[in-house]
Formats: sequence, C-alpha cells, structure tokens
Amino acid sequence: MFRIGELAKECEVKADTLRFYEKHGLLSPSMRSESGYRLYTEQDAERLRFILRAKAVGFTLSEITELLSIDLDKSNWACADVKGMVDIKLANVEEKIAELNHFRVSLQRLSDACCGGPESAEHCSILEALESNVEVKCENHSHDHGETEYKTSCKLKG
Amino acid sequence: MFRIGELAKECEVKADTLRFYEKHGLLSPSMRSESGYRLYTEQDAERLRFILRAKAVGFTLSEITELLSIDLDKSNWACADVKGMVDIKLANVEEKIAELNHFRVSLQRLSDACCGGPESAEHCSILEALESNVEVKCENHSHDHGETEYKTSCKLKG
DNA sequence: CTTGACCTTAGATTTAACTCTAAGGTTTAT
DNA sequence: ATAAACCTTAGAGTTAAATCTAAGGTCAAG
Ligand SMILES: [Zn+2]
Ligand SMILES: [Zn+2]
Ligand SMILES: [Zn+2]
Ligand SMILES: [Zn+2]
Repeated sequence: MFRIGELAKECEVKADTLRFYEKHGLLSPSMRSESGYRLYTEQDAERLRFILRAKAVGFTLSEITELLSIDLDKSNWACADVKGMVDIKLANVEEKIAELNHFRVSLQRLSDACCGGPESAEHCSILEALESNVEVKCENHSHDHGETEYKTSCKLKG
Repeated sequence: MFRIGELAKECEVKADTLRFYEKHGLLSPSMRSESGYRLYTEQDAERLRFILRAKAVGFTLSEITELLSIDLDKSNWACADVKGMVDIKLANVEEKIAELNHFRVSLQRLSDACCGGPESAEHCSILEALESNVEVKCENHSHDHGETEYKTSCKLKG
C-alpha cells in the first residue's frame, strides 16, 4: 500500500499527476484510508507503470485509456485491433518526423548561408531569405557584406 | 490597400489570425478607414509574408517577434546573432526529431512483435510488453497464441 | 502539544496559437 | 431600401497534460 506521495516518488511523477490521472479515469487507487488518503496497491502501481510505458512510447492519455480498456478485456479484442492502434501511432510519428525534417533542412540551409560573423546583419542571408521568397541556395556559404566588411570579418569566406 | 479579409485570403490565413497577430504585436495595419476598418499596405503584406515564412520554417511566434525586431534594426545586430537564433532552433528541431525517432523505434518494435491476426489479444505481444517492462526483441515476429489458435490464424507465422 | 511533512478538495492557471461568440456598425449590390 | 457580405470590439473557448492555489485535515516525532 502506497500513499500518493510514495507512489509518485517511486514512479517519478508528481502527486498532482496521479490525481489528474484519477480525475481522467486512467488510474484510481483501490482503497482509501479511514481519513480519506488514497491507498494504492501493487496492482495499481503496475497499472501506472503501464501508463507511463505507453506514454514513453508516445501514446496520448486518451489513447492510453483505450489501450487500458483493451488490456482489461483482452479476450474481446483481436491482435489486429491492438496492432492497428500501434501502426496508426507509428504513422503519426513518422509524419511528424517528416515535417520536422522539412524544418531541419530549411533551417540548415539558412544557417549554411550565413557567415555568422560579427559584422552588421544588414546583408544577412538569413534575413534576406525571410524577407523575400527566394530559397537559399546550397552553395551560398559566404554571403556578401560589401567590399570592405566582407574581406575583413566574414569567418567562412573561402 | 487591403481590408483584413482580402489580406487574409491573399495569404491564406483567417482574418482572426491577423487580429491575433496584431494583438500580439507581430503585425499592425498601417491605417484605418474612416469607419475603423483595418487597411493593410503592401509593406504590411510583406511583413506578414515574412512571418509566415518564418513560421513555415518552424519558428514560434515569439521567436518571430524577435526576428522581426532584428530585421527592422539590422545594423545593430550581427550575422552571428541571427545565425545563433537559427542554430538554436536547428538544435531544438534535431532534438525533437531524435525524441520522435525513439518513439518510432519503440513502436516499430511493438508492431513487429504482434501478428496482427484476428484471434484474441489474450497473448498479444504488444500488451505483454506494456504490462511488463520487458523490451520486445527484434526477432520475435510471431508470438504464441497457444497451440491451436497459433496454427490456424497467425498471419505472420513462419 | 506543536511543528512540519503529508494529505484532502475544488477550481484556477499554464502554454501556443488560434478560433469562436455576441452584439453591433458598414459597404455593396440589387 | 434591404439583404448579403463584410467589418468592429471584448472576451470566452479550444487542446493536452499537467501544475498550482487556497483552505483546511492528518500523522509522526520530539
Ligand atoms: Zn554575414
Ligand atoms: Zn548572416
Ligand atoms: Zn497475435
Ligand atoms: Zn498482438
């Protein structure tokens, strides 16, 4: 039997989080003490660990609710159902990764185009790219700061 | 001169979004009509496009606020400052990608371990993995549903 | 017997970026 | 002149997953 703070510490979450999970139907303590304190059994702790493992794998709390209901009623579900959920999630994650990769490439291109030197940003390729719609070209690794500045301070100058 | 709806349509955002940007100091129309309608100049439209481009690259609105203030005052900033922002963002994005890749691998492993067949999930490897802390092994592509079921319905059975 | 750590509740706040509502004023077309 | 389409404002609602606050009850130690 754990009190809320004990289980929280054991599983490295806040007591607030456990109350939140209870309010949202993910995990209720099996008992209460006479004075009303939540008392969690080892089974409750197992269920919490299930939740946390699913969360670590990227499921949202409402998806976890669904997984829990399947887990408690396995015989009425098929492997196909469970695998389906995982595969949908996998597709979501892959989509998100693709989107972020798009950001990454764009940012890398911007970064590569800027000398990063200490001189004025008046001709900074990054700002220019954001001002106009021009895609930064890959080769443009040292941009022009004008005759003098360019020669003296652009770090990446060929 | 565009009215709010016109600029919104032109840039494929909602009028609400433009009011939101105004409230948050990203973009104010240069004028108002006699009756109080917002009137955006071409310069305002340019600024909006700057915002949208930066957003497309993954900057948050508060980062964009910062970029805009740099852009309006370029001479007081160095390339290093601008590139620094981009590089920080790039690092964030890369971190996020790494995190999602972690999810992806875990999910893929779960998915691979489940036969996805129509029989009861009572011995589903996915649920078992979530119940216990055991990492699913890579080779475990067809799990056991018990003598009979396994033979009749597991799709991936070797 | 009192201090401090812990527990209870309901409800408010946080973050980001919108999105919507209500109640009304303006423009344009028919 | 009247309807449709547009505009104004202030402020509330949305989403997810907590996190925090206030006001108070409980428990073990010294
Ligand atoms: Zn430079
Ligand atoms: Zn630069
Ligand atoms: Zn199976
Ligand atoms: Zn399965």
